[in-house]
Amino acid sequence: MAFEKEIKHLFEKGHEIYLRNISIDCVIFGFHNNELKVLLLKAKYAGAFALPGGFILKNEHIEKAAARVLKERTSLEDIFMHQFHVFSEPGRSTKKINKQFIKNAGVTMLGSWMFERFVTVGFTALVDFTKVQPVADTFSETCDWCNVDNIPSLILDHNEILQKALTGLRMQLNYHPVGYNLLPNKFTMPDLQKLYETILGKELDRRNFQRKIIATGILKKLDETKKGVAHKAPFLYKFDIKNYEKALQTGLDFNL
Amino acid sequence: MAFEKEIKHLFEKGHEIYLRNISIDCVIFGFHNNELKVLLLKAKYAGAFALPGGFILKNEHIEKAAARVLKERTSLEDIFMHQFHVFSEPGRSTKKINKQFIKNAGVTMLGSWMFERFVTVGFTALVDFTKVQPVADTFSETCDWCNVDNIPSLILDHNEILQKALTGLRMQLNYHPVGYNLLPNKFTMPDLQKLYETILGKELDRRNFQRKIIATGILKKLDETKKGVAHKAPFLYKFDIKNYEKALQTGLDFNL
DNA sequence: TTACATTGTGTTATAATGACACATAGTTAA
DNA sequence: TTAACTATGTGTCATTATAACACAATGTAA
Repeated sequence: MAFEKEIKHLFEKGHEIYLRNISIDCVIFGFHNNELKVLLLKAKYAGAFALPGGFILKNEHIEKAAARVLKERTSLEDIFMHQFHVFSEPGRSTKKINKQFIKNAGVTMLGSWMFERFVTVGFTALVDFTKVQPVADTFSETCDWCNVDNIPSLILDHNEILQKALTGLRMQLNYHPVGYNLLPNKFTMPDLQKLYETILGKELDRRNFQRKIIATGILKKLDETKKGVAHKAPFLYKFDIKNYEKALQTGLDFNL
Repeated sequence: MAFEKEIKHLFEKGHEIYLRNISIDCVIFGFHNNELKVLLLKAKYAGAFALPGGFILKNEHIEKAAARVLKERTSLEDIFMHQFHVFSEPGRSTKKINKQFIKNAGVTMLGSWMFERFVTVGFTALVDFTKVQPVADTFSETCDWCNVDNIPSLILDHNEILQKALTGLRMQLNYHPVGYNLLPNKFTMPDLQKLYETILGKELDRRNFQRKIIATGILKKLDETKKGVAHKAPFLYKFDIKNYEKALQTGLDFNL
């Protein structure tokens, strides 16, 4: 379906299949080159960037809707996702809408459900960067990773949503399987440390970090070192999933 | 307005003033006689208990809606509230509805917005038990405190909501002003310890507890002891609000 | 005035933490 | 080939935090 036709359909018929007044937005985190990244869409015409989002089907669990959005952008399934906040500022979804953008698409129905107020539920997803080929949706030109230290101005209140997701990520570091989801299956101790340093925004002592994280018992050291690296080759590790999940239930007693 | 008339109006005209498909439910915690309690309504006719809840006005912030519900039941304002989870199981709000209950009220409009699916946002409130005189709403016979260890069967998924609020309360103990909101202005060290023991569900060493909480600097010891108690009179304390709020920002480094 | 329960304030052995040193392995440049 | 360089692997030690515990002080009730 062409972009214009699809957006017209959404505005005119969307309320027949989606819940009213509710949307979801996804902050999808990845980690690459020692940098924390999020997936951003570049909206057509509007020219601005946005978080991937969507609506909830009339008979769909909200977590399922979030998983659907994630799958559409990344092709990933069965990924750990977590709702972190509801954003409900009256006017958050109406006051900043680019009317010209809508007009361009040939939407004439100004009484559309899409012009009503939306309360949005923010979700975070933690994904393995190396497994993702971002895919844009019909309404967007591109879908790409963006360094969290270099986020452009986003539509609506998406900057605020992203900010809240980031602080939430830090706070929940000991209660969510952050490392397990953001790193590849096999990784090195420096990789893991860089991830923690990036999320926490501070440097950690290499030796103390190793001692503490080993003590949690969530890692399995492999008889294998990383290949093709400069200098001394670091050992590879895997997560011990059983121990990891058990540890997360009470919280990773892990002060850094 | 009579109960029947009011409920008829809500079913037939509610969608003109409220957002569709969204509601809020409030888990209002209090602490009394060394027991953690929540406010429960007893619904008319239905005979079952329920959490206080409500809908969101078309131009109302969701946090404001929660504050409004809290004020209607407790007359309290400016109370610390916190959204903790969105419950969206399809069918959570429709499958368990007592049709007879609706019929009794004279509602004939079966296409009402009230029969649509609702996604609900759970809020917790922490209030000073001694300052509250619970007030029932038009749809309820009573509104009373109920010990969290003795919760009856609740309507819809309210048992699940309450459970999630409780675990959330435990997890966030070091990040929310739990003590400050649940205790009276002046309190004793044993009072505070009992509160922590109740929420955490385990006993704590009296002397270690005191040492640690004093070390956080969030308390001000008064030159005053509790009157009219058996045995040795314990000192009274107040919270040092400035230090408390500062400490909460980074988390109360307070392992028990 | 004595027994009792509860609070106030220690002490001590053990464990966790932060700061730091040196050996090891692999790359790079002479 | 070898020396310089850089990042990793592992260990030490002084300091601090923690859990477990003892005893004196205070007010009630018999």
